[in-house]
Amino acid sequence: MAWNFNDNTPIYLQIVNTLKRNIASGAYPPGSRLPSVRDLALEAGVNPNTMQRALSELERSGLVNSQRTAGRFITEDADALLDLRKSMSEEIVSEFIARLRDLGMSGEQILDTVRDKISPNTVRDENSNEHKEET
Amino acid sequence: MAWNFNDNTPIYLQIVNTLKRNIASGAYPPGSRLPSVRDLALEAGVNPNTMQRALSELERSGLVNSQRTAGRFITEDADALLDLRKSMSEEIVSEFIARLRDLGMSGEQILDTVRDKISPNTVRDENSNEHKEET
DNA sequence: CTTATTGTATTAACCGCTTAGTACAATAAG
DNA sequence: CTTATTGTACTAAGCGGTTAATACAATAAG
Repeated sequence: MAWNFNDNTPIYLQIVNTLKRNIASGAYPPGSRLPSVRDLALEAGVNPNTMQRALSELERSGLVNSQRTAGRFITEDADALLDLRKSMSEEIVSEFIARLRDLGMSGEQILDTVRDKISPNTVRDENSNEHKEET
Repeated sequence: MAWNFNDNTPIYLQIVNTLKRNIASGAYPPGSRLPSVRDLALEAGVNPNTMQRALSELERSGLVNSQRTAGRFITEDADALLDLRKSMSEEIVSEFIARLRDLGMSGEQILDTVRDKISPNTVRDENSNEHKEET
């Protein structure tokens, strides 16, 4: 598990996003049990209260449900999971394009940049890029 | 000007990013004068101290320089501006791809999603997507 | 010279996030 | 039944971001 907290946003929100990501990607399968609040807090290196707060948020959105003393479980609602996955990627892509547009890039330029980052070997017919670099 | 502070990150950092974006895109041309700290604060709806803090950050990175009582000016260093533009788009694209990869998407899927968002009219040969939707 | 504008510094107060410590109710496990 | 585990709640303290109010030095403008 990553548990990176480089950002300047509140940790409990970063945790919420990390958990959502793991649920959306299937790293936490539907119906599976989450580690206990205390274990998760230990694993993430935060106070149990902070983890509890993040989990409460997830509870509100219906992605997990707690069973008193048995633990917390990922929802088995397939629709909810699909919606989650869809809305997350939607938001990511929209924000991405808006950010590059703000920098003055055209749609083509944006596409080219993504292509470059994904398959650096494919040389497009733009200039004469006969060289590829490894950083 | 936008001055959106939806985010949960510190306002002064959001201001730094907004200003950087405006400098990188040329909305604030090289050598041009910025509004005064007080005016900018008024425009952004924040306390002058908050704006001052953001501007100090920009100062540290050399993108603007203040002249005692004349005001603050965008740097005319063309190289620095190019570097800024390059590093910003680099970071945006890297973060974007990493985020979608975390969701389990392949390079092709990522490219398709971007294509869809940029030119929704172009129908790719994937299934039989004869319809296009407007939300 | 006088004045207004600009960048800058300082202090105090408020608020939300985080940590720390503790406690309780419910129940699965023994 | 007894015990350990789990979710949950609560209080207190510390810290950083934000606002507020004020003040000062330098200089362009009059």
